[in-house]
Parts: sequence; C-alpha cells; structure tokens
Amino acid sequence: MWIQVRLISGSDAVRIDNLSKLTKVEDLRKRLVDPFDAEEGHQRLFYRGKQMEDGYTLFDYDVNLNDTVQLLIRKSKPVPPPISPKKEDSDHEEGSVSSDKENSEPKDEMKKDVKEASMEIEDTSASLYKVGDIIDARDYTVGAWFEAKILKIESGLKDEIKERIRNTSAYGKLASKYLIDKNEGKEIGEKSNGDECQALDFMDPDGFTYEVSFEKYPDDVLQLMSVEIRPRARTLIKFSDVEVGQHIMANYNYEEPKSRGFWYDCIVTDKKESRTVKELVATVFIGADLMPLDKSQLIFTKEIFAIEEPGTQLTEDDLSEDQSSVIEKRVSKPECEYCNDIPRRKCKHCACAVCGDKKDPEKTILCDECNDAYHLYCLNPPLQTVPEDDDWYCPKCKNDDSMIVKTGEGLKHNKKKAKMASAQSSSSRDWGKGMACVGRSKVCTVVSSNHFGPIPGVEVGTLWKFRVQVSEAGVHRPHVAGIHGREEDGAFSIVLSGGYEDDADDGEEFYYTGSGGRDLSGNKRTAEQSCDQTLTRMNKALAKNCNASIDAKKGAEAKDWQAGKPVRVVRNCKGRKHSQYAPEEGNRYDGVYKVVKYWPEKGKSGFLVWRYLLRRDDPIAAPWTKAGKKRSEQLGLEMQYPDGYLESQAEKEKAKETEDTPGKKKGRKRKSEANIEDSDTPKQESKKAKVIQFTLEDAIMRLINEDTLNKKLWDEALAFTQKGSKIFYEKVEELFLCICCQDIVCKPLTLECAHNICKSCLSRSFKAEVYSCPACRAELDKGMSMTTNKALTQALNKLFPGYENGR
DNA sequence: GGGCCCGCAGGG
DNA sequence: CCCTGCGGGCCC
Repeated sequence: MWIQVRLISGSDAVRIDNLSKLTKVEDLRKRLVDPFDAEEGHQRLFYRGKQMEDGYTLFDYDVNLNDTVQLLIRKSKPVPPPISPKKEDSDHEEGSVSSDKENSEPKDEMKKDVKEASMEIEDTSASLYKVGDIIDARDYTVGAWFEAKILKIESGLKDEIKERIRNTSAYGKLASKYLIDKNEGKEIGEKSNGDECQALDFMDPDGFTYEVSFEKYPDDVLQLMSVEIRPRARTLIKFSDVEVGQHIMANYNYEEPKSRGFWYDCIVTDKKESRTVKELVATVFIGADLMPLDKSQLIFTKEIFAIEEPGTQLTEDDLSEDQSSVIEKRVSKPECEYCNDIPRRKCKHCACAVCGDKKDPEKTILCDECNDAYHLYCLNPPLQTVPEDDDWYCPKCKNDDSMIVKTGEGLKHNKKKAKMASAQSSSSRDWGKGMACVGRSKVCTVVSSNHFGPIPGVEVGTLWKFRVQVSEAGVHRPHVAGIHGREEDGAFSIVLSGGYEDDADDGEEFYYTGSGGRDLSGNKRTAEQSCDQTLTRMNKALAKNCNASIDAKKGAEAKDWQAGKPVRVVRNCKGRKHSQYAPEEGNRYDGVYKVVKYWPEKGKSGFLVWRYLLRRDDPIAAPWTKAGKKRSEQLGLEMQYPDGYLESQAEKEKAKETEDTPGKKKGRKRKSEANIEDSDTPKQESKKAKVIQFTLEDAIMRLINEDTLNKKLWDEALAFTQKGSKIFYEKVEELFLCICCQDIVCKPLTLECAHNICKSCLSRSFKAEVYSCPACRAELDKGMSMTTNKALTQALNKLFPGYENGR
C-alpha cells in the first residue's frame, strides 16, 4: 500500500510505499524524515482534518491506498512550553527551577503586559465593541465562528488567554503565512518567530478581554481577545463576485466534506465557473491551531460571507428595530445528522436507542461509554430510577470493557470496527499492503454498468494482474463476486476462477456453477458449500441470458442458443488447477459467450447447486488459439499492472536486499537486479510497435462518413486506428467530449462553430438566457433549431453501445 | 499449503 | 439501508 504525503504549504507530494494498514503513526513519521528533512518530533500529520497521534495505526484513521496525508513541519520546539506560572507564583521562590532561558523570556513579557493592563482597569471606551453587540465569536477548540453576544469587556488580556496563546502557535502561523496585510495590501513574508508572544504582538489584539456567550449555547461562556470576535457576518457574496485569494467565511465539514458543518475562515484558492459547474476550492482554517487545510472544496457556494470590519457591528438596539432583514441567519451543522434535530422525527442516534422517541428526556439515561441514550423503561430489564452513584453502561458496551479503545480525537467507538473479527481475537496479523482491499481508482464510463457485450476498446486477450483492474476496465465490475448481473436484466459478465471443482472447461465451452449456499459468517468471502443454492440474485441473472423462459425448478435449455444475451467471460489464473485454458498469470478477457442451458444438480458437497453450460460466440479468435495468439502479439497485449505497482514492488525488493546480510548472497542480488530490469522492459515497446491496424466495421464507417459536419474530427480520430482500438476509442472520447457535462456528447448538436454539445446541456444554457457556444462563446441565435446530429448520434451509439443509458 | 479475514462494489 | 461475494496477502 502506498499513500501520498503532502507538505501543507506546498503542492509537492511524496509517495510512501510499502505501508500496511497496521503501520503506526510513529513509523510513518520515520519514513518522512528523509524526504521532507523534518525530524520526527517536528512533524504534525493530518488526515481528513484529524491530527494523527502516535500509537494509532493508519487503519484507526481510515487511511487508504493512494490517500493524501498532510504534513506540517513546525519550526518551534516540538513540545509546547510549559504553562507559565501565575504572577503570584513567580514572586514566591518556592519550587522555581526555571533556569530554562526559553521559559523565562516570555514570562517576563507576560509580567509587563499584566502591569500595563492593571493601570487602566476600568476604561473600556477605547474598544470598538460594546456589551450587547451582535457579533460572531470563534470557538477556540473548533476554530469556527458562531453567533455570539458580548457579556462583559475588561481591560487587559486575562492570563487564561495568554496561556492559551502560549499553547498554540496558531496565530503566528495564520498571520505569517496566509493573511494579507490589511494596510499594505500585500502578502506578509514569513515571520520566523515560533514565539507565541511575538505572535501575540503581531496579531495586535486591542488589549481587552471579551467575555462572550454563544447564542445557541448560552451556558458556554468564553474569554476571548479582540481578534477572536468580529461583527456578525451579514454580507453574502455572490458566487460570481468571489475572487481567488479572497478571505471569506464559509461552511465546511472536515469530517464529512460533503455535509454541512461549521463556519470557518477560508482563503479562496481556486474557482471554476460555468453554467453547470460552480466550484470553490479554498484553504480552510480549522481547529484549535487554525490548521490550514488546503484544497478543500466548499460546497455551499451560495453561502459565502464577507468578513466584516470591527466597529461596523450592529448593536442590540439595531436588532430590535428590524430584526429579520439585517441579519442573515446562518445554518450550521445540526446536532444530529440523522434526524436534523427535527423534534417529531424518531431517531435512534440522538434519542432513545431502542424506540427512537424523543419524549421523556428526564427518564432517559446516557451510556457513559458510547453516549447513546436509553429510556429507563426501554431497557431490558427496565430501570426504575437513574443510578446515582457510578457510571452506567448500555447493553452494548457493558460486556466488553476489555476492548474499549482509549481515544484520540475522532477515534471514538466505531461500531463497525468493533464488530470485526480482529477486534475479538488478539491476532496481530498485518494486512493492507496488497491489492485485495483497495478501491477503484478509475471507473469505466464508456458504457453503462448494465451493458451487455464487449467493452469498446478492450480487446479479446487483454490481461490484468488484479481483479480490481478488471473492474476499472468495466469488463467485470464486482470486486470479488464471480457473476455480475441483475435479476431482471441478466448477467453481464462472469469470472472463471476455479472456485468450483466441477467446472469443466474446454475453452469453447465450459460449465459454470452459481453462487450462494455458503456460510460466510466470520467475515469470509468464500467458504465450503453448506446449503442449497437458489435461482435468485446472480444465479437468476445468469439464467436470464439463456434463450428460454425462466424455470426455477428444473432449469431450461435454449432453443436457439446464439439468440441469448452475451456474457463477457474472464478467466483467472486460479482456474489453472482444472483448466488448461486459464491464463498463467492474472485475469484475461476471452470474449463473449452465451448460456446454452442451466439446471440444478447435487454438487460434490451434496447440496443443490445451479449449473450452467456456456458456449463461445465471439467473432474474434480465442486467445489460446493460433490465430488468437498471433493477434495478441500483433496488438502488443501485455500484462497490465496498477499504476505504481511495479515501482512499489521493486522498492520492496530493494528493501529486502538491504535487510539481508551482505556477503555470500551475491548471486541472489544479481538475480534480483535482473528482475528489476525485467520489469522495466515493457516500457521499451517500440520494438513491438508493429500493432496491427484496427479496422472498423463497415456499418460504422458508413455512419462516420455520413457525419460530414464533423469530418475533421473523425479524420483526426481515424488516424489513431493504427495505434490499436484502445487508443482509437480514447481519442474518440476526447474529441467528442461535451464541454459542459464532461461526458461523451449525448443527443449532440453540432454548432456552426463546429463544436458538439449535448442537446440537454445547450438547452440548460438557453434557459439561463446564455446564447453562446459553451466552448468558444460564439454567438448563437435564440431561435436556432435544436435538431440533433443524427449521423453522429448513430455513429457514437455504434461505437459505445448503450452509452446514453441513464442520461 | 491451507486457513484467516479485511474493504469495496454491487444489487435489492 | 443490508446482504453478498470464484480477492489477495499474511501467518502458521
């Protein structure tokens, strides 16, 4: 497994290979020392807004293959300075061992501040704020702004504020790196302080302490400095007026970026605007340290607020005059994301975990472990009263105290993980380095997922090392399952993987066994047959392909076998156990087959299984035939590996070598070097560049020739037929991409400027009263006819059968 | 060599 | 949402 680590301030990413899911954060740090020139203690790692702490694993943080972890290198001391003793303490000599220079300096400054403050204790008129002003305040644990109210103003910064500042260097970072100097209008250079007191000077708070309470949480009273409060946001910025580089306030949810969250300060870093796409990307400042989170997508683009200048805030009186019109109400994340806090809605997440009802809060008890709520009377056995003395644990948490994880931020009880086998047993098995559990990095879009027949651009004989790649290519989409299909439509593809012993295979014809009838408990993916299979789900789907009516009892045989629906067939190397037609390595696409008949029978296990006879019906020669082998060679078909896979394997190999004691292993070393060279050879494809010219069916050529409006584009595409079908299809996709929806044009209009646009995309534009070509802005007549280019439509449909489905 | 067991994707 | 599944690497 590999992940990317990106320095927060820069865009440079470094890939770290050979990690496992159980790699500890501290071990990841070691791997980052060299590439980033950062001592372990100076690294701060973030994933999805969470700071990663030592002692936890990548699995704990849900880090996956190819994910990006952000790195911040702190320049100051790795350990924050101890909280400076209060004034009285430092006057007494008792226990002051502070010979440490680093500590004594800020302490002195603090003393000075406190003295200055005490001289003007009652005069608060210099503040731009008054008690009762309508403001926003930043909660310094979340880093987000909430509607708040000033309760009290005092001269001088209270000690607790100073302590807080000393414990984060956030303000220094924010000021030095990202904020624009108000007066100069230009970016401030790096202020290499790392010293919290300098940061304090720099941010220039006005010297008052503001006691505020939050509107929604009136009991939550905080002591803040002036830079942590500001006039209540009241100016919505239109999307069209938002500028890159602008400092704004927006709603963001770092745990679930697609949901509503809280209101944070942001610097806009990118903006995309077309009639269909409105995208804002920003650096969002999050958490106690106002961690800059780069490249965060702001999804609530209609709710972008300007930052108001201090002194312009409304007062209590303003509010009472015309409450509703002056202040924009902001919507924050609801307390409960399941019921959105709607009182009448039953919710087992925020209300009683048994009945979901929100009534009787006084008769509701909270679990001291998972915080779930239970009505006393919903428990089994019910409780009469709330237990007064010690903690109470709900039925789910009660039994297994042993596995309660001490939590870091955000690593709380995860029910799914708690259920996994590894949570029960103490096995220390490593995992996550391989391709078994990775997600797709591409999706096939040339045809829809319910497409029958060959995938355009994928040649018979194409080889992939892993199933996930077969899925990416669209040939067989499920990750593990052998049959892909739908009960009502039929099966689109199957994989022959030797999982069933009685599946005889003579290439042109083979027997196949349905799925099910296995006990998969224990989180398994396969198992022994342990009960009867039924003609449901995928089994029914495969039966549907047979040109006969469904018979779930006896099965059926096709009258005209070739008239059935085609099934793409992939053979996996594991089938070698029983079949000589299986590839030596990986998975191979062997073309389309038809279902000749299907029937139930007693399998070797003694349980009923559904069996199928499939027969090849593909014009292209099978890969194991002489003609097929020749064709594969001419096409230059070679084993495909996932991006970066060979490199990571080579690195692993290298690491092994260095681990080995040098000396008598010379011979072995030489061998492995040879291996690495081998893995490079596929790159020198030029030698094999004699790829056979790929020819299109006459019917397609006729349609292409008919599309005179696009002659130029077609000529360009056809030139690529020499490079093989895959390249040709990729080119067609590129040339006939709709600029609006970024998909192959659907019901296309060919405009006078020669650009092709989906009819629906152009209509949408016209509805928005924009009358120009989305690609080149050429003016269009409002009343232009919206007739689609028929020849193009037909040609594309021939090339990409069914690509319009679901559009 | 055989058992273990994870995420992911798909259908229903 | 829930259930299912002819992958794949690790460990004994």
